[in-house]
Amino acid sequence: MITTHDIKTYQLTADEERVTLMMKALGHPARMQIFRYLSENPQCITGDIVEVLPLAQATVSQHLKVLRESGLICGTIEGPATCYCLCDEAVTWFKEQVGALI
Amino acid sequence: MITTHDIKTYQLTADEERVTLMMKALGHPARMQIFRYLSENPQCITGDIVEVLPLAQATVSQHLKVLRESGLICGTIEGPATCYCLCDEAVTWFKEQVGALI
DNA sequence: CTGCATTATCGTATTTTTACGATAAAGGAA
DNA sequence: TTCCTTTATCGTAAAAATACGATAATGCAG
Repeated sequence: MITTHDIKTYQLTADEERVTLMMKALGHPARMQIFRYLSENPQCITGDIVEVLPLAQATVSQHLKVLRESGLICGTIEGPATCYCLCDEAVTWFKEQVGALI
Repeated sequence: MITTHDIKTYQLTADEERVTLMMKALGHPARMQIFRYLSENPQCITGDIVEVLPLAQATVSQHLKVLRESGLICGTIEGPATCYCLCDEAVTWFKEQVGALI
């Protein structure tokens, strides 16, 4: 039943939710570092990132998962290793969305 | 003592750290909603935002603090209330930084 | 002054995130 | 096959974030 007291919640659109998720993914120093490293070293392996961060392998793997789930990066299995790279379309889309904020 | 095994950590610059903090601030649905509300309703009061979100006043106040500390919004005391608005310079700077990613 | 309205902060419970060691899974080399 | 390398996942401990009610603190009206 609809009353005059219904709360007009400021809902986010699906796009805004996706942007929020990407923001959250990049809103952690370690993940921002990974993102930047990938932007400077395309096509690198998990081990490369582990070497460069002061974190355990399991932790880096977890951060990579968050970035993967946000869509900003993607990893393809390359033999026994996993090759990670930025997802260019997603990054471009993200930048467009942020540019359109306001 | 310095050895050849020193870890070359991928440090973030001060700017990148600030961007990361802003990303974190916007990486929560409630805060993204507040941000969007402020972009559509400049110069509004805490109570206005509380009315629009399905959250308690204390919680909204806490989210406003996070946004304030990120620099994206600023609040000025207006009588017994606080008037919030987006910090245009910070938002512009943030968008530039994101646009320059990669 | 007293009361009302507005908002920040405090204290706290719950949930989520973060980080790590240990383990599993999977590919390649010998 | 047996090793070695590489990485994801599991289990878990510690830290941080989230949400709320209760309580200040502040300004204004009467």
